[in-house]
Amino acid sequence: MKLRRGFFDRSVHEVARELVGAKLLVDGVGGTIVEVEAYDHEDPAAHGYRGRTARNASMFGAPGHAYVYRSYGVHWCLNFVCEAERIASAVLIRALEPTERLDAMRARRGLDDPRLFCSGPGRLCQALGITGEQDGLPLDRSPFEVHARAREEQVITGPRIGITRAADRPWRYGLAGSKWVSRPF
DNA sequence: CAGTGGATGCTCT
DNA sequence: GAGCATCCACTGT
Repeated sequence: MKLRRGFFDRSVHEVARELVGAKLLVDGVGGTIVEVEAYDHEDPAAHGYRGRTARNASMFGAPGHAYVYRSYGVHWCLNFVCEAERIASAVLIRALEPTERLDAMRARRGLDDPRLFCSGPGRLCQALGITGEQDGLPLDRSPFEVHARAREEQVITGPRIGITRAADRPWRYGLAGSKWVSRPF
């Protein structure tokens, strides 16, 4: 079942947990979400924590939209905006199990090993063709398609990857036992 | 495997 | 001028 925008009008931590096992497609290319991280509005590690800027503007917009930013000058990272307008919280999509159109991912990634297609936020954006052009777009319309998980999933948690501030908060969520995560939990 | 360092561009101090 | 919500190539076990 396709996720409606109201799905995102809730605590970013609830949404993050329920996104594990959901399916994400961009122009028909994608797979099952196996790893995400939550960033809430009181979180020193969140881009919106110090207020609105040109980069993070879509994080302050309506929930159910994409927030895409450039990381380390080289990669793109995709987030789903949550909670409410002007409350800057978002879920970072960190890894997928590729299921649809692996041929497109292989071509975009320039690699043959499916394990390297979408196991990391920068990798999955490259595999799905996501760039700053998708920043601010609604998640319930083309090119995006997000389907709710088919069942309850066993979700494991751990500290988030690659941050220095608030590094102890266990707001990384993963599908238990999945071999498609960016790193073990 | 684990650890290190470079690429690369934008944001904020 | 520092610091990134990263990835890859390369080194050394």
